[in-house]
Amino acid sequence: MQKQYDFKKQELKWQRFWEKEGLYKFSPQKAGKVFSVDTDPPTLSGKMHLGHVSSYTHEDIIARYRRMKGENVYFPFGVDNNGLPTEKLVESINSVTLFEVGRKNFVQLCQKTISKILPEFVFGWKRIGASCDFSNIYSTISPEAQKISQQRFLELFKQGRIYQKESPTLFCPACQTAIAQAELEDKEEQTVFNDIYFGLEDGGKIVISTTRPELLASCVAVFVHPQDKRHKNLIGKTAIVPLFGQKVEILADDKVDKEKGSGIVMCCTFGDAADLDWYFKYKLPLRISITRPGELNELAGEFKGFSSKIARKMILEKLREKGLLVSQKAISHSVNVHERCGTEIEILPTKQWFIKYLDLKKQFLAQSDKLNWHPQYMKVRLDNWIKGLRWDWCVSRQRYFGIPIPVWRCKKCGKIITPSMKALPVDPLHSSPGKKCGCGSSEFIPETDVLDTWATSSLSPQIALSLIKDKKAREKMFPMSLRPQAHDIINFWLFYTLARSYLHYEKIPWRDVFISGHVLDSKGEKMSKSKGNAVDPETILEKYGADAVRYWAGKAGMGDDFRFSEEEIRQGKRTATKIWNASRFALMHLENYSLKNEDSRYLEDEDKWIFAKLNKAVKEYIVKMDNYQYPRAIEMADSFFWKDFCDNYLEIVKSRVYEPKNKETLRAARFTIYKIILGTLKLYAPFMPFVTEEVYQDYFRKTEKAKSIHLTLLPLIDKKLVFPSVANDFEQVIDAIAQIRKYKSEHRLSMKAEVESISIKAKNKAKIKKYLPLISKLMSVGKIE
RNA sequence: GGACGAUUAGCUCAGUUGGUUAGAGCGCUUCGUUUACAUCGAAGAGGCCGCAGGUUCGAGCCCUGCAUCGUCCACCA
Repeated sequence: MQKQYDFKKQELKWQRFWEKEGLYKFSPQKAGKVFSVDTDPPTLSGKMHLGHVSSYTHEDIIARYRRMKGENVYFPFGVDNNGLPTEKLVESINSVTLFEVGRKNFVQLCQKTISKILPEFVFGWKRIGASCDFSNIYSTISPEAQKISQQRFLELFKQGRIYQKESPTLFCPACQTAIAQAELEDKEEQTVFNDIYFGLEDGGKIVISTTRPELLASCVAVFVHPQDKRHKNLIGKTAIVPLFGQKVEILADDKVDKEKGSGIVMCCTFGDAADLDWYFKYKLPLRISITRPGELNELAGEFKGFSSKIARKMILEKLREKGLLVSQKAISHSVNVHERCGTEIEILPTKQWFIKYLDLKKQFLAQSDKLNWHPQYMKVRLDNWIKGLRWDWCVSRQRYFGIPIPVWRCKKCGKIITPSMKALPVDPLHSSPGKKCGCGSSEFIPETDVLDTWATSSLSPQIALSLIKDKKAREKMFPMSLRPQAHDIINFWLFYTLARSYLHYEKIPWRDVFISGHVLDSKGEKMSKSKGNAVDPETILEKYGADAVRYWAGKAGMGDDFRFSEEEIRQGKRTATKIWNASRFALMHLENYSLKNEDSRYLEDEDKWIFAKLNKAVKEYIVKMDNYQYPRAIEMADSFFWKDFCDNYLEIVKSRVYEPKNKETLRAARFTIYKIILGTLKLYAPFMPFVTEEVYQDYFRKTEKAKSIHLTLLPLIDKKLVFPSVANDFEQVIDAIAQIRKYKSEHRLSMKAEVESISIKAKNKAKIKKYLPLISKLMSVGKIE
C-alpha cells in the first residue's frame, strides 16, 4: 500500500476495472431476487450538472446496497435525446438552424451529433461511480424506442383512445409547435397597462384596460362583474371596438376582477387562458388575428404582417392619435413563457392529437394508492394533480427531431391509415402504408407531426426493459421495483408513466417510488445558469474526488431540497482518508495472517464488545437502507467506524498486537481486526465505492475470493461472535476511559502522562473489577478506585 | 387563493409508538508531536425545541390557532 491515498488515480483505475470486468452487467440468470430501477434518462446536453451527480448518487447507493443484499440488480442507463431540447443543443453545437438545413438533413445532423457527444456525456456518470450497466445504453430516439412508442400509440388508437381535434392549443411562436402545460414557465415582465376607450352602440363610451392592445382585432366580447354597480347598466349592451369597428356584446362574469383597471375587460380569441374559458362558456365567435409565427393577419387590416410586439406599438400610437388612449401605467406582471426559449406563448387553434384519459381519474388515483411512496407525503401532489386535470393529453408536436406519429390520411376519403405493427418504426414522410385504402385509393397524406417527448418517456419502463432480450424474464420484471426521480416532475413523468401503464396493462409501473430533492447553492437558492451560481461538478470532483462528493450527496434525505456544501464534501474526503488510514494500520498487522474461524475461540472481551457494536450498527443500517433513509445509514457507519472502532477499539487492541501476551490473544485480535475492517468497508461500499474497493483489492480479495467488494454480501455477524452480556459489561471500560480522558484533559495533561491514582464512578463495581489492570495500563494510571 | 412541507446549538440537520439531565457533524475555545491518521486525538462552551393556547401524571413529539420561510398548483385583462 502506498503512503498516501491518491483518489484521482485510484478512482479512475477502479472505474475502468469495473467496466472491464463487466461487474454491473445484468443477466436475468444471475442469482437473487430481481431489483430493477426505472432510472431517469438525463436529457442529453454537453455536460452533467450537479443535480445529476446527486440524484444518481442516491440511486446508486440504493442499487449497490441491494446488490450487497444478494439481489440481482437491474440498473440501466439511458439518455433522453428526443425532441426539442436535443434540437436546440444540436443547433447550438453546429451553429445552424433547422430552417437553414431542412428537415431531412437536420434529423441526420441530430443523429450524428448525438453519437459524437454521447461518450463524453456518459463518462460523467461513470466517473461518479454509478453502477449502471453501461454496456447497453438506451436512447429515447433509437429505432427500438421509436418502435415501442409507435406500437403503444397504435394500441391506444385501436382502443379508441387517440383522437385528433382542432382545438385552441398552447403554442410557441418561436419554436413553432404546440407545447404542453408542463412546459410553461412563469416570467415576471415589465409591461404597460393601457386604458382604452371603446364606443357604445347607443352612444357614449367605456374604458377597458389591457396589456395586449394588439389583440383588439380579435376582440369578441367585453366583460364586467355582475355585482359591479358602476357597470351593471352596461350588461347586454353592445360595444364597438376602436380602430377595427367590430360590434361585441357586453357580458357579465364573476371571474372579472372589479379592482383591476376600470373593471371592464375585453375578451379576445385568444389573449390568455381566461379568454379560452369564456370562449367555450359563452360560445363566442372565433377571431384569430395572430398567425403561427406570431404576426398579425389580414383581420388586423393595415397591421397585417407585423409582429405582435411592433403591432402593439403601432396600434397604441394610432389610438393616441385618435384620442382613444386614456392613460397608461407601467406594471410588472407574470406571463406564461415557453420554458425552453422564454418566448411568450400564444393560444392558437390548431389540429392536434390527443390521448383521451379524463374519464380515468378515479382509476389513476387508485393506482397511486398502490405505490409505496418514499416519502409518503409526496403522494398528495400526484393526487391533487390528477383531481385537477382539465384536458386530455395533447401528444402531438410540430417538430422535426422526434418520434413520428405513425399514420397517413387517405387523400380521397380522409380515412386514417395505420401501418402494421411489424413495419414499425415508420416515418410516414418517407414511407407508405403498403396497402390500399378501403375506398380503393392509394394516395396518402403523411402525418408530419411528431410525438411529444413525454409520450415516449412515459414508456421508460418498457424502453429500459427492452434491453433484456429474454422475453419471459422481461415480462417477469414488470412492474419494476423502483422509480427514482425528483419532485418537480411528479405531475409529468411520474403521472404520465402511471397513466400509460394503466392504459396499456392496467398495472402499476413500479412498486416503490423514491422522490429526491434539488441541489441548492450554499445560500439555499436554486442553482441556475442565469444566476451564475451553478457549481460545475468537474471542478469539485477534481478537487475532492468522487467518494467525497458522494458522501455529501448521501447525506441528503428524501424529498427535501438540499444545499451544496463544500464543508460536507471536505468531511467526505476526511472520511475516505480515515478509512484508508485505519485500513493501512490494520492490514499492517494482518500481514501473513490467514483467517481461521477457530481463532474466534480466543476472543477477548474487547473483541466481543466490538463485534456486538458492529452487529448492532449493521442491523440498524439495514433497516434504514430498506426504507431509503440512507443518510441515517451512513451515520450508523460513521459513528461505528469513527468512535467505536478507531477511537476505542483500535487504541485498546494496539498493545495486544504490538506486544502480545501469547499467540492466542494475537490470533484473536487479528481475527477481529480482519472481520471488523472488512465489515466496515462493506458498510461504506455503497457510499464510497472507490476507496473501499482499493482496500479490498489490496488485501481482502485473495481471501474473500469475490472479484470486487461490490460483489460481496453485507457483513452479517455470526451469532457465535455476539455475547451481549460481555459486551454490555465492557461498555463500562469505555465509560471509565472517557472519565480518565476527561480528568487528564481538565488537568491539561497529555493522554500519555502518568497518573499515580484516580477514582472513577462505575455502575457495577463488581463487574468492572477484572478490567482495572487493562484500563490502568491503557491510560497510564497507577491505581484506579 | 388552494395543497403540501419546514421552523430544534452560530451553520447543516437527527430525534423511532409522548417517558429521566434534547443529540450528531461542521464551526468555535482549551489542551495534546499517543508507534494508522495533525486530513488526527481529548475535553469544553453553546438550545424558553417559531409563538400562543389545549389534552396528559408527563409534550420537541398529539390537538387548535397564529406567524415566518420554502415548494407545487391555480390566478395573472
